[in-house]
Amino acid sequence: MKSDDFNLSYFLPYQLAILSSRISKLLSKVYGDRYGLSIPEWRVLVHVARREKMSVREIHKCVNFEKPTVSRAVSKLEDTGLVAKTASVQDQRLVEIELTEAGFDVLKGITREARSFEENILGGFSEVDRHQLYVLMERLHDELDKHPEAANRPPMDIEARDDLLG
Amino acid sequence: MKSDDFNLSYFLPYQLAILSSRISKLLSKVYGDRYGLSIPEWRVLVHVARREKMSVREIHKCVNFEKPTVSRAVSKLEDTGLVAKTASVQDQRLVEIELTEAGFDVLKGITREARSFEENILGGFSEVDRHQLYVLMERLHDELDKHPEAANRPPMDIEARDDLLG
DNA sequence: AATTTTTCGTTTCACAAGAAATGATATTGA
DNA sequence: TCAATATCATTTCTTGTGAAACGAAAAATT
Repeated sequence: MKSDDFNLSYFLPYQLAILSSRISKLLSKVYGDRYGLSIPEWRVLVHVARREKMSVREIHKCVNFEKPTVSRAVSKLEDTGLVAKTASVQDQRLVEIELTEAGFDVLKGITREARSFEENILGGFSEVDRHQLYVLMERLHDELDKHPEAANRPPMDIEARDDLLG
Repeated sequence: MKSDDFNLSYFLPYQLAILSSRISKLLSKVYGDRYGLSIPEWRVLVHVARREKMSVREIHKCVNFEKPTVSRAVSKLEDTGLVAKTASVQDQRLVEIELTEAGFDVLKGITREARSFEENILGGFSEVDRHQLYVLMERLHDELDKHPEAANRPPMDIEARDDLLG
């Protein structure tokens, strides 16, 4: 039995999944092989660096991973000494997570490589191309936002969004 | 400790991962909740439908999942009666997988919904927008192809590729 | 022809991720 | 003020994935 009428090669969700997977796997060689970090750990590390102190919950809302995943990533990062956890004074339930000096150093190296990785991938892309790509992606997010069943989009830094679309 | 110099909101691999994840999750409500299929099962089903008969290996090369995952998906699909497995006569190692009539029916319904899903997401996109999006994604794939460490891109149907870029 | 090597599909194993449950603390409301 | 509810982080528990191992069959080599 054979049906010619549907072709995954044209199907956006599939193409997006393949592309994303290829890029993620390649990138994970940078922070995985070279720094021993998993994807959640890398994302958490970057997000913690954006603020002075963050709770698990705050990170969870940003990195698009479930709370347990974030919790485990933070613990691992604590074990390896890249972040420090301290119970909040005002609210004993909260855990304040912040980058250690070692974490800062690792982050510095890793972001440099991440940047060069991205530059490598986007090598042949002009400024206009890049802008177009991001705008198209933004528009897809906007379409998704209209769907009540769609997962929430992790919040974008305001400066970034203004800069991108302004 | 705080560092402002790296922003995930701008980082292509991250943005791509989020976007892809949001779309995949939403789509999986269609074939998951409504048809009880997992992502690998859905992909296998579509790929099997493209040819008269396929082996696990052929599918594996196309769907961007590991062989065990494909094997399990095929077994599950066989259990639910959507595909039929028969040992090849010429080569006893190979398993020929083909769609059953029931599988064909399910596929028909599911592709209709997939199409409408895609149309929904791409609703506000003109033909030019869509073309641009796909061309940009193709170019990213091309950049990845240059990297020796990058995972192989699953082969695209030739007609599709010609049509897309010609 | 016999043996080694390769290929194919499956199974086993280890691990990571998310759902649900848990324990601890805050907040709300009677 | 005390009970009920909500919130936060963590810990099970279950499931699914991919690496490696496995058995069977074909191909290649001697």
